Amino acid sequence: MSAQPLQLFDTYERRVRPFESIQPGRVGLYTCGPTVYNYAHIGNLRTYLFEDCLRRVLQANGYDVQHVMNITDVGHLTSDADSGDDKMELGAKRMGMNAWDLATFYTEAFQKDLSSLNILPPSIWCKATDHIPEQIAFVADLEAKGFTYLTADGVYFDSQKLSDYGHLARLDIEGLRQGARVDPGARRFVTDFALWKFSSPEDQRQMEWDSPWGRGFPGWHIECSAMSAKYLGDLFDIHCGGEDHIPIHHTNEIAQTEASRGTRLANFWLHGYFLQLDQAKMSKSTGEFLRLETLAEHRISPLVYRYFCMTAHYRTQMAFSWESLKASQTALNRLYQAAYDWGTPGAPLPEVIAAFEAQVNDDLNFPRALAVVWELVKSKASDGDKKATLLRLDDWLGLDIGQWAPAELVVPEAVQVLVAARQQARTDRDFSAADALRGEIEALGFSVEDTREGPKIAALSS
RNA sequence: GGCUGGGUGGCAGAGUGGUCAUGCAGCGGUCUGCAACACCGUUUACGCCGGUUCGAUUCCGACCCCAGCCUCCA
Repeated sequence: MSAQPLQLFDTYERRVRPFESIQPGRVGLYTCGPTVYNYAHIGNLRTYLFEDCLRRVLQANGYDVQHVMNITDVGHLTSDADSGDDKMELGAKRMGMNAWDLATFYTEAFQKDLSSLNILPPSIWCKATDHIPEQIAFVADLEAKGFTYLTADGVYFDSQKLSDYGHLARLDIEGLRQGARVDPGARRFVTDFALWKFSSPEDQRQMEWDSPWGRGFPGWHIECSAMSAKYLGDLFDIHCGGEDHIPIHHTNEIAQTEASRGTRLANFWLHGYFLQLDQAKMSKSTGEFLRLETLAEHRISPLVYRYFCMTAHYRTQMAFSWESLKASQTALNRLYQAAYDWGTPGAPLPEVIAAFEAQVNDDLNFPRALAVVWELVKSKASDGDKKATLLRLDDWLGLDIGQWAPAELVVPEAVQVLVAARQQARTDRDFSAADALRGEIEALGFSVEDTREGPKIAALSS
């Protein structure tokens, strides 16, 4: 059925290879979710859009996708040196809320963003704070197997006990040692990391739990290993996240799971690359912090951003500019208008669908797939068949093409009178009067275009 | 500094050892009273220097530049 079998780039092996699920017909997919201490910016959202494209492609290939996304609502420190403040506690102070309410607030904001981008919700949402016992059990297992050591401030993972630690990122351990500029703190080795942190005696935490080692909270990485094992098993099909997770977060998840379960956690590791703003990644601490709401202030809809992201391959860094975003807005509007004008759907064109599918099955080449869409738009096929085909392709694109309609326009009586007067002037071939009337119409905020069906009125933008 | 990845036309962004990406913008044309829309056509490219090759943007090496990670980050 598929034009071309699905193949994906696996960061672990650093190559594109054919995708086969571990169990026939089923795919276990784990995507690293947000730390809910602030809003998501559009750079964050690019990664979730990539994961949604993956999800849709898997489903189109006939897989039943069990999709798990975590919500990190505790334990993510402001420094990976395992020091610094907990982001949640810090965010709570900033907002004047307690940490639990803060988590709920930003979780809901995040889910709203995903929904407005037509990102399919995961089968399972899981919060770190709902899985403390699972995380403690995981750490206890690592301890029993001799992969941990205890310090004054927590339980640490002994990364030197694993011979291939850092393989995912091709880490140069010696180079890291030399380049390390951070205070190693209580860690014995640069690449060791916290599994469980003790609460500081002088600082009362809002989020803390008892454990066999003392009162405290889980390290950041352990939640993903513990929760993915619970919902998807010790080895599942695909694990995704942003490119920044390759060297630390995912490297450490693999280390924990290898030590405890003897697997590499996921069969495929896929990573979304950054959106660049002014030659740097979009950051929460420097530069502009652009949200979907910011785009809305510029009258750019979330689906325009979705289209924009699909014009670049997920595995390349993409430059953001308002100019290129506007280009996507123009293109998408033309696509919507064309599909709308095509009228009633006819029969889908199998060769176009096959050509499209061949592209998306080739490591999610959505830019190339969009080229197929535009070839369809310009093709000689009948309008009805084009429409039916495009609606089918929207299963992958997620652009709500079938639901689009021109904006309902409320035209004031005064404008309608002027338009009618202008039509009369044109009929009388009094063009200077007609142009004057057009000026009056524009002064009231409307444009008028002459078409075969008569004058077409639209609201002037800005 | 180390490691990983990347440098394509005005912008964004695919791809390939020798023929087209695609979108937006620009230009020319058709249409229009004039416009706009739409449609048709179309210009400009592969960081730099060597090497391999009949031929390299595509393969190899050096260099320059950019990004990611080593400090929170999708």
